[in-house]
Amino acid sequence: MPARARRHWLFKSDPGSFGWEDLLACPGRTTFWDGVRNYQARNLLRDEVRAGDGVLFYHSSSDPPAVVGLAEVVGEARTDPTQFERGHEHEDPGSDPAAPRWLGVDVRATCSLPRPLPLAALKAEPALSRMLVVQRGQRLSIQPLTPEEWALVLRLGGVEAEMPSPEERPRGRR
DNA sequence: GCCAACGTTGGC
DNA sequence: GCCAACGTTGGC
Repeated sequence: MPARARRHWLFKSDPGSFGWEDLLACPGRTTFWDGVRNYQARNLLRDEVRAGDGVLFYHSSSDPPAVVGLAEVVGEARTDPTQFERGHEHEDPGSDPAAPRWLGVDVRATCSLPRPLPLAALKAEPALSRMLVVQRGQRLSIQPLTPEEWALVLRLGGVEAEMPSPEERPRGRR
């Protein structure tokens, strides 16, 4: 079976609820990406997003909105338990535990962008004009990217290699 | 199945 | 704070 090509995504997050710094502070710089409550995004998690895929971490509703970091998908999508938590803001009483409606996935921070890329900078690049995030009214929280878009965003963001910078590297190795 | 009303997202 | 765009709901 041929290996599946690595794919690339943009994940939106409102830093008022969970931002890049929060991800860096998580154990293993990894968190379960929950709260997706949109069928199109859910279908991407279920059908397209795979372990090892690249993720642009995007701050929405911030000033300015911007791509601020890189992450990678860890493991496969799995049931989002918050849909069944009584009183949770993401509870979905209509979801059947025998056939859960909503999924989440683990993501691990890879590196901060040396130059965070504001939305305006993305819009200024003709080669990025097809990215969903620059489209007016686009609300999808998990968006596919082409390999070319991924590479260009990394170049514009000053990423030379997808590695944690020395000050971000986890301790306790070597 | 249509579509108006509504709630939410998210840039500005 | 405003409001355009969008997705969902629910009456019919």
